[in-house]
Amino acid sequence: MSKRTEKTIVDIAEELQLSVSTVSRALNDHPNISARTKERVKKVAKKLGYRPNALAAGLRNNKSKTIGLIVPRISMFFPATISTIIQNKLQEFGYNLIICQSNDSYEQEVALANTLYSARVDGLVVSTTLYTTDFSHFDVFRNNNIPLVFFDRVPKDYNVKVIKGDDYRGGYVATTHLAEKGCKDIVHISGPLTCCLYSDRVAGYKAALQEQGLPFKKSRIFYQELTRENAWQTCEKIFGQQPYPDGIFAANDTTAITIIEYCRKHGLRVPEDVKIVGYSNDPRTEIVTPSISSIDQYPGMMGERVVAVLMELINGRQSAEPRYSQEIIPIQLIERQSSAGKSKTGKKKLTLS
Amino acid sequence: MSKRTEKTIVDIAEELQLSVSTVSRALNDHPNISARTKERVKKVAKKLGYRPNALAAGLRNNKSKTIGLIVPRISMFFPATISTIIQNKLQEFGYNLIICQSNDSYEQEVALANTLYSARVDGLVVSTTLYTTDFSHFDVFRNNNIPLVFFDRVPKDYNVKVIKGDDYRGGYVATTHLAEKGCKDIVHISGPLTCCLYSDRVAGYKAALQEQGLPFKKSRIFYQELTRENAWQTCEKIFGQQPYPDGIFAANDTTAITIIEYCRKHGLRVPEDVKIVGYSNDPRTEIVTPSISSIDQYPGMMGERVVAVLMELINGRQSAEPRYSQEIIPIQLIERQSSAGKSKTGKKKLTLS
DNA sequence: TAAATTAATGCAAACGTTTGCAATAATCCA
DNA sequence: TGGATTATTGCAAACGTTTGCATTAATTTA
Repeated sequence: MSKRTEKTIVDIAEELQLSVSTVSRALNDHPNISARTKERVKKVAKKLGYRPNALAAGLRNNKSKTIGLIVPRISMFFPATISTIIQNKLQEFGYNLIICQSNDSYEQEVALANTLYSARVDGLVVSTTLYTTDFSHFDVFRNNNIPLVFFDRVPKDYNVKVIKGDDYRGGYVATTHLAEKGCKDIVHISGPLTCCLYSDRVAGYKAALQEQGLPFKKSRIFYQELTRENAWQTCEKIFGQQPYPDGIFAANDTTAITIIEYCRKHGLRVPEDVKIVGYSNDPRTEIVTPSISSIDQYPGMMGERVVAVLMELINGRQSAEPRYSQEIIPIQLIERQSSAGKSKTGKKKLTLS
Repeated sequence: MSKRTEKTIVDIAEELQLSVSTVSRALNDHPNISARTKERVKKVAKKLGYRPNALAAGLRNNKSKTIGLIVPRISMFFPATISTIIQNKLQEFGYNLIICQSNDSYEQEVALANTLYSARVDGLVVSTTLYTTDFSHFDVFRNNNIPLVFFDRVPKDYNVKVIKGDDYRGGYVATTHLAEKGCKDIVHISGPLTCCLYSDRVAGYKAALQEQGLPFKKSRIFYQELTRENAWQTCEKIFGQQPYPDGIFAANDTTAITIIEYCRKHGLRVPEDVKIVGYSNDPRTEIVTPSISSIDQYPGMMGERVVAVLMELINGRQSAEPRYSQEIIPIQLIERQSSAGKSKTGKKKLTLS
């Protein structure tokens, strides 16, 4: 029965008594082909329901018109937002995007890098695992001059194009803000230090403390994977013994939200007893009560820069370009109730008009 | 300089003085190849840094080991969760996933279907646009026996594999719940009726009203794209004139959350003055105050069924299988504060242990 | 009108695999 | 020990495109 249903350019060629090369060129609007021929070819192509085979073209051209993306997980606000932007932007350039999630597993990340290479993606965009410290699985891309861009969670000491947030500044601004609101004992809940993101924020936190004349105590930083469960446990640790901190800078919003819930449950008033600042400006920070101050990372800008750099790399003179460069996207503190001064109720920015 | 850096199986063959066929078979663990040869081949492959070219293999085999996914947007909770599950599950089966978002634009959906076909995906999974009523852009897949599975937002009158939530029941359960809690005047904020999802929920809503002996009024249903902005406007309409409803069934959680915000701003007490039920059990419903009752759609189950059906289609005797079948995933009402009875405070389900 | 130029089309190889079939090498059995 | 069986390996075509170069057709020029 239906053995060979797929139409190819040779079917078109036969039908029109043309050579396949002419058909191919006609479909690609090659200047050497007469207008009449192009028209005839396209008409028959439509009639036969011809669909180009991207695999064949990709094999021949050595390019797949496909970009790979590896992120920890697409269900988290920040990577999800960026993925969306990257996807939509790439579409404009005629590129497909293969979105993959490493689930924060190093092994999966390695496996994904390999399959994406095998798929001969024309470029790779990565935000690494929390635990990736060896980046050699990306060597294939570097060595074969396949555009490689890292964002947000970027490598240390690995020469590639990097687009990251200003995490040092983020940590600094958040901490300074808490201090200015009167906090004297500021706890920081950080992610694992293997991830440069967090070490930068910690550095900003320390710098701010010093500048504010507040003592830095090692015991006032907690390092953990920033999940809901861990946040809750850490709260139990923090509020398990006196003295309680009067400010908490959480390195992500899930943690900040969980702190709010913990405080509510245990009768701690936010911001009166303890002030809180989160990170990423996840929309959830706005709907929780009290709403949470957070550091906005301009995901839109970051996503657009990622695509821009990638396209430059793909189209540009790749040998000329420096293989390494670092671009820093600014951050901005969004003040909400959770860190409002004791006197005022704090201004609530409503996104609705 | 670095002209031809990519190693192929012919490089391996040359190095070992073997034929390419032997090398190919060795790499694929073909039984006819001696253990010794396999070992030698694999060793040299590793040494040379050989990476299989999936494009070439795909072209030859007429299969790409890649699945396409089209969803409205991956930044929404429900599609995001399902995408994650599908991705991770497919990975186990050795399939790649190309995630694409239509941004709820029919034109984009059509374009995506075409490119994914060109990419020769081995299967396509779709949750359609709100406005897709013509499904002919998927004909190529049907006609060429490429597994095609729809979920959540599924077509009407288009013979394919369908996995959907029990939206009729969802509408019914939500409405009945509100009625049982004492609501006499229940407004329903629905999505556009072009999407079967919403028409089913509306049907459930009507059925419940009737069963509860409550009158159905056309003016008590609002049809709109379920965005934050629209929700706010609709609130202004609803509470712009008396009588106020005492219950609102919102067809998604973004809407439900916005209603809460509106009520808070305007001094309406939830659940005392008006009770609210949302849809999808978005995690945000849990962190907002008051927390929002919602209909859980078991995204995990749905995602797993999607992949299961897809794999059956890919591996199974596809001619035997009926091309059409519909599977319905159950729903469950999660009761929270927003619909608690006047006397009780309502039980709050905390996910934390 | 013939030679020269330009426009349009065709030939055939190449991209890197896989696989049916043929061929060879190794092993077995009587 | 020789024929038969089995275990390995190789040949060559095929998958559907694209493209450099050669060829033919159409047009221009002298």
